[in-house]
Amino acid sequence: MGTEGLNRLNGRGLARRATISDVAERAGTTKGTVSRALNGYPDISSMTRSRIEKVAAELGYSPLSQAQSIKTGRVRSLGFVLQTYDHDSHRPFLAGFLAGISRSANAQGWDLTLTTAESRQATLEVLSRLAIERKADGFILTRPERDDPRVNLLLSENIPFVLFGRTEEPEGCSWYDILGEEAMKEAVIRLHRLGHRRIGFVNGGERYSYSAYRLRGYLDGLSECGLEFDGDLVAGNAATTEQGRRAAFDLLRLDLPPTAIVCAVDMAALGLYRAAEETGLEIGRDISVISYDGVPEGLFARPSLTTFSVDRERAGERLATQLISRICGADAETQRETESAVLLQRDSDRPPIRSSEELAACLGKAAQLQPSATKEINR
Amino acid sequence: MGTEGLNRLNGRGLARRATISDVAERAGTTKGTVSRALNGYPDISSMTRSRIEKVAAELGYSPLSQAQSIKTGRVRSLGFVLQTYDHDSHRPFLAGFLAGISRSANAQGWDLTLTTAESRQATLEVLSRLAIERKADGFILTRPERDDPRVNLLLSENIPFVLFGRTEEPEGCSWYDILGEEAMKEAVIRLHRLGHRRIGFVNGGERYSYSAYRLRGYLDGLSECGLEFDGDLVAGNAATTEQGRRAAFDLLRLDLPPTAIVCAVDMAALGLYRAAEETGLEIGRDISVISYDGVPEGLFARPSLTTFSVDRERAGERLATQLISRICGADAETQRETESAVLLQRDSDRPPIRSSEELAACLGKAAQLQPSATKEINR
DNA sequence: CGACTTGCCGAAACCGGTTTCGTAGATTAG
DNA sequence: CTAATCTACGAAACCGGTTTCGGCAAGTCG
Repeated sequence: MGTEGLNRLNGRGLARRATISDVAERAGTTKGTVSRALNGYPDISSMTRSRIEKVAAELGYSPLSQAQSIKTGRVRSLGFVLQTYDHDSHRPFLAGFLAGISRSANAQGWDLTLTTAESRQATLEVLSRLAIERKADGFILTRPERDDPRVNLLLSENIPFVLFGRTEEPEGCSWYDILGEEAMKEAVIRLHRLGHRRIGFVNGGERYSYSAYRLRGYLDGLSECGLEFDGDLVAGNAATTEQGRRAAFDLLRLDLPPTAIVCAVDMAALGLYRAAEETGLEIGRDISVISYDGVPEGLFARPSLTTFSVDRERAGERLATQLISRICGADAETQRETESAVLLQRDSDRPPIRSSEELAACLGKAAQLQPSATKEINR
Repeated sequence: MGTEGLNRLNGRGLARRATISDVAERAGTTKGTVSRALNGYPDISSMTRSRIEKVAAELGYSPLSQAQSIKTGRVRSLGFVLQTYDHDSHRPFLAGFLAGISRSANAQGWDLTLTTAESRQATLEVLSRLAIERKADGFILTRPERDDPRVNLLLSENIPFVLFGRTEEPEGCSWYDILGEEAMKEAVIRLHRLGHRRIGFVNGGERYSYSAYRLRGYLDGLSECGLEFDGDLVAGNAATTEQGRRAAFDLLRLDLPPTAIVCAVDMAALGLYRAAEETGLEIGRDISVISYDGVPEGLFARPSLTTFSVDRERAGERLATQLISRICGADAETQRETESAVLLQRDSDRPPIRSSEELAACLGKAAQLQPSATKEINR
């Protein structure tokens, strides 16, 4: 029946899609042939193929991915699970990251499906549910943990995934990552060059694999500068402002406190700002800080936070591209990339005005060096 | 053929889903009957229905939404378009918002599909593309504009949508919104109570409908306090830090500058912090600020920013629920909700230490009251 | 020149659902 | 007790695609 196919209206008022049958009819052939022609099967003559392609273009035909999926099992959709139980430092990083994923996916005709999980266990369930219900063909996982259960699950189920971050056990894993170790090392060198000799380190969440890399970078920096390692100068597991605040107190309480601190995570560095406020120290003068992440909050803190910034949008873009490749059959090993963080030189790192001893004396006079009991951080 | 159906493995290594045929077979009936039973058709005996439900539960059967969609035209998926061309103030608000949408949608068995658009035009194209390709059954739109082209498009195509924000032309529109006007009014009253008599207003993006509401709230606040309206005290169209900074300079340059400013948007308020820094004013002493949004940056600025906070996660949750209702047939008029913002009392609003005249004198001695040429804001 | 490939495509089955249609058997009306 | 009406379900078509299978026509080979 010679209907136009193009822009006809259906009951909903929506322009009707052209279907594969419309194309077949107009091209004077059958659905099967159209499908094979458009999907690059070899047993279609080039003449027929180009005729079908022309008609398809005229009609603005593009296959309905859900119709395809019921036979092929693929939806052309990437999955991302928002882990709402995760600590805050997740948040600022999300918007740009998702934008990057989505943009890159869209450009290749793919989509992004977002879901939430409220607990570690729920994350695993959601991942398999999405895969079984065919809502996503593969997943982007952020911040891998040491021996990450998500990775184990997806590997064992043979579901494609890519990581924002590296793993110790690289078998079957693809990733995009920023070289945090390199940044931490540079931070130490930079502070040393400014004149600091006692440089502390506040590491991020210890369950995450990134913290191993960043610690290693800090150590490398020390040895590069000929500074001796002092375990007292290292605090760990600080991924939130409050944890950073407590870690800072731990370091300031030392007999020989650091005159500069490298932070693995911006939110923790901002906790250090709190601690400084409470003990009367001025960041950038009494104590210097260089951190990592590039969260927007650091831009409005005073003094503004010197930090290594990661371009999350780009990360999202790269990861989406990698994941699509993997879903289409690329080997895990071929999809691995790392890049460097970019230093945002701001105002929290300056030459020391006091030695560690003098700083200790200063702090001695100051109020008690215990963080006030879990203080509500609302200002 | 008496296969278990449950947890069998397919080639991919993935636990095979139970299909409707599995259920039918095990229940000793046909696909059609199972479908009708599970979808609540009236012509199924309660005995048969409960038997089928039991079998379905045993097998963990849930219908494949893409298979359903090819006949029903519905995917059980909500659409959201990330407008990457939008100004910054979009960003901080996104993460929680998406989490809210997604959580609420998931809880009801729906999903969230995310896409990006790089321009106004692209947004419109993406909306119709997603609808035509059946990637989404409806959309959540943020920050409606006066005479919003997205709204016009979706209305004319008869595609369900809900707004985060209200419109002047409510016909066919559903929304969830925070009463910005109420917050602005309260802000004025609060500043008046602190002793301020010249209270300025920096409005947000003028193309957005929210700015009309917020201006109205400011005016209401003035008249409630018996303060006279002075057009000089109102600056507008400031949605970013840089725009806020310029707006602040405009107000500070007045012969009788405000001793307090109400900002419609946090990011603009943070621009005011810049301006204060540049002119040597101290926020919270020389000039007070109350703002609106509750972005995390305000928490780390010094003094911390007093602001009306909107719970974006809740907004997302409500909007998802509303949209699902609309898709399922609810009238637009039945899906409208508004709530109040919550004041975060922090440190940027205090009693004035100087009159407007004294402040002007102060500022006169200060540096030039022109914002330095578009300054790169990186610290 | 007949048998065997090969290239190309139509026909039809299939994927996992929904929906229409028709009818056997039970129920009610006459 | 028969006729008309319901009730509840099976059978089959359908949705928009993909994929298998088989066969026709042209080309190759002995």
